[in-house]
Amino acid sequence: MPSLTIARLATTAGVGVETVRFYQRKGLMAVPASTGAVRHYDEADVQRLRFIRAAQRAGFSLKEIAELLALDASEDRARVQALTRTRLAALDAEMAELAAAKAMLAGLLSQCTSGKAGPCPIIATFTQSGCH
Amino acid sequence: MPSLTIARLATTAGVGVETVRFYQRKGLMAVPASTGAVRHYDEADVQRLRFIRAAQRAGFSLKEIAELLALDASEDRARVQALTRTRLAALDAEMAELAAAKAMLAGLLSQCTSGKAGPCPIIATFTQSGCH
DNA sequence: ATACGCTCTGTACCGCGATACGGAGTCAAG
DNA sequence: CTTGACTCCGTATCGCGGTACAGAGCGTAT
Repeated sequence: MPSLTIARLATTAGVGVETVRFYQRKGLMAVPASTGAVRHYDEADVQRLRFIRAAQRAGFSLKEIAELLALDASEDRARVQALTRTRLAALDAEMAELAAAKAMLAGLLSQCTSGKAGPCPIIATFTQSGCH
Repeated sequence: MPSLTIARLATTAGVGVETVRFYQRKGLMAVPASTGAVRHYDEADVQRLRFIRAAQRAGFSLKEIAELLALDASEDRARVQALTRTRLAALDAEMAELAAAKAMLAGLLSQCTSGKAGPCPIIATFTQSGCH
């Protein structure tokens, strides 16, 4: 059985040792009740860390991830789906915001590049209220 | 001339009083050297606050916004354009991340919804490394 | 057996963007 | 001229996601 130290666990999962301990404090991972004074970790712990990173990439907060992990045990699919739908809606909103910001910046950049002297229109446009 | 108290300035610009003071401390706004003990603000201050909010919506950090505001005075268009291009690239990267996360979550949600009992595939998929 | 490196525990600190609060001063209406 | 609302100023606190570090313990290679 693969028994890892915390450092090997961390590097295997691509996080820092301090981050592992941080997640333990936050209740995202159990602290293994180990033989002696040094804890040992296994593949399940690596998986758990990978889960956390993947869920973070999907925009879940650590608090939400903690809930997802708890739900994993209770098999409450409805709740998992609800959280996922909420996150999807938030992603849509975030994408719309980014798209609007991008369109604005792109337009301004071309204006500013083509213009001559004087104050850059980017600044001026931000200052006028109807900028998005 | 419209002379506003800090509270009226804040509500006009849609921020909190404490936020105005916070921006002053951060150097984003000058503290007006006022007559007597109570400061007075005008339309230019409202514009400046609006600028800050607009630039924030475009994803600039307060530090970057401070630089943009400084550049507004110096009319360094090249630098403004550089900052804008950097921000545009960052926006593209963020949008790509969000799109990937959204695609993954949407796929998982349909799987999880259509499935029967047992552990939700959403959790399982996160746990397997190749999740996006 | 001892030196070295890793681990454990606790606490402090970081950056970001605010937000809260206490105590004193000021201003305008009643 | 008092009362109540607002202002000023400094400092503390918050939430988030970590990161750092000190001091003590353990474990293994030499």
